[in-house]
Amino acid sequence: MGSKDRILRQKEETRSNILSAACQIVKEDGWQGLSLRKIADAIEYTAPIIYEYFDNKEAILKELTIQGYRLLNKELIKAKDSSTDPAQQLEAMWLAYWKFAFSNKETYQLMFGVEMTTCQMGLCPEEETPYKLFTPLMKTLMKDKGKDEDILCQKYYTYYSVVHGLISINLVGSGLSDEINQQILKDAITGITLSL
Amino acid sequence: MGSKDRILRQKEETRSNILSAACQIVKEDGWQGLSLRKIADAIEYTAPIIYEYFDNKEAILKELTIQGYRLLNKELIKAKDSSTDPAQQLEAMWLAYWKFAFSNKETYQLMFGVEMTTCQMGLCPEEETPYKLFTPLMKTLMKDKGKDEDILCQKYYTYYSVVHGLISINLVGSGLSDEINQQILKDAITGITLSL
DNA sequence: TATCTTTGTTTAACGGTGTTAAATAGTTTA
DNA sequence: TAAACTATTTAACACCGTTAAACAAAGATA
Repeated sequence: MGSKDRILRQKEETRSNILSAACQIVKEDGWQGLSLRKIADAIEYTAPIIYEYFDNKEAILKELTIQGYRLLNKELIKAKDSSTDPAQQLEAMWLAYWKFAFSNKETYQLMFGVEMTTCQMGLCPEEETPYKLFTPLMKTLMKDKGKDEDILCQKYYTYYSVVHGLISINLVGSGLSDEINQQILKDAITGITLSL
Repeated sequence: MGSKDRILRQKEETRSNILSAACQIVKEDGWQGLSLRKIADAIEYTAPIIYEYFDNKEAILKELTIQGYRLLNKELIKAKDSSTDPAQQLEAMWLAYWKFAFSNKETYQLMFGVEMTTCQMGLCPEEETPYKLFTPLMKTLMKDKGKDEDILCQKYYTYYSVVHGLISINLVGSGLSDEINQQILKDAITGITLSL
């Protein structure tokens, strides 16, 4: 019964077609512009068929969010591997984070709720949160204070706040100049790193 | 012809009724839950009447945003007047900013695009931007470097990034503990202030 | 092979949205 | 009193997410 296989592959394919169609539409018209009927149009079906593959519209966004986290993670790891010095690794990773946000604006908005409703930090796969990628490096830099989980958390969120805040400002408003962004970013990162 | 006056006053009142009804609904059901028909219901009219007072739904949100900026400004000035020492003033103002965000979550979301679409930084009345409130103080603290407008701008956005970023994280996710928030906030603010 | 069952897909509909045009009621002016 | 104007509503349009019923195609069963 190889036909069963083929049919399963086809189903898997339309499912992924729905996702990439959604992704495409969002890139063109923004999250506000996404509708089930548009997706259906793109994949050359009618709207209700989508419910064979997803519970509802939100489930589609959820899936895209998860894909986003996966990609972000890959980029962060790649950045980490670009050096062996913890301070340099941290900087490279935050810069990669920055780059990810602007290479995938819409996805980032979905993931972190800038201009969007769905935002689901909780969707990040448990075992590979950015937090778990960053903190070990920070720990090695902190040495003495490294034992205190509270301070670690606090410092992580200080990094996170400034980077995410700067991203939000750029994503939502008219944006600052590239030089100033870069200046603030590196300045803040090294500042926090030194304060560890 | 006092009736003309009365009628004008009435129109002004329904206009403001629309705004406060919108505000109320938003506080109860979030921005997603706001609809013209709900507003109309609240003010005991039918939906199309709203178009006599506002161009469209977006115009209502715009107005609320502007009101938000006005209130924020008042709070910032009040905070500034609580001290004469620039460093203390800066801290008090950023803390006031923080407090404003959480006392007016929905409005803040509208103003700065956390979880919302309308966000319009450009709506801040030109002559009373937070920027113009913060930078003079920073200038006095910077003394020598104070002349360089670029560095001033950069430092302002460093403040802004970390505060807004931290707010976003709290507004959008499940939120950190109050102590950690307070710790990060004050830590970051004094850190940046010292770096001036 | 003929019937039954299952699966994939579409059509039609519901209640909701923002928005517009036409109809109506109420008030002011000539 | 008649005409003009203004306030307000009714009805409609095109869209939205979602659901239930109808239908077509395929597979399994007898």
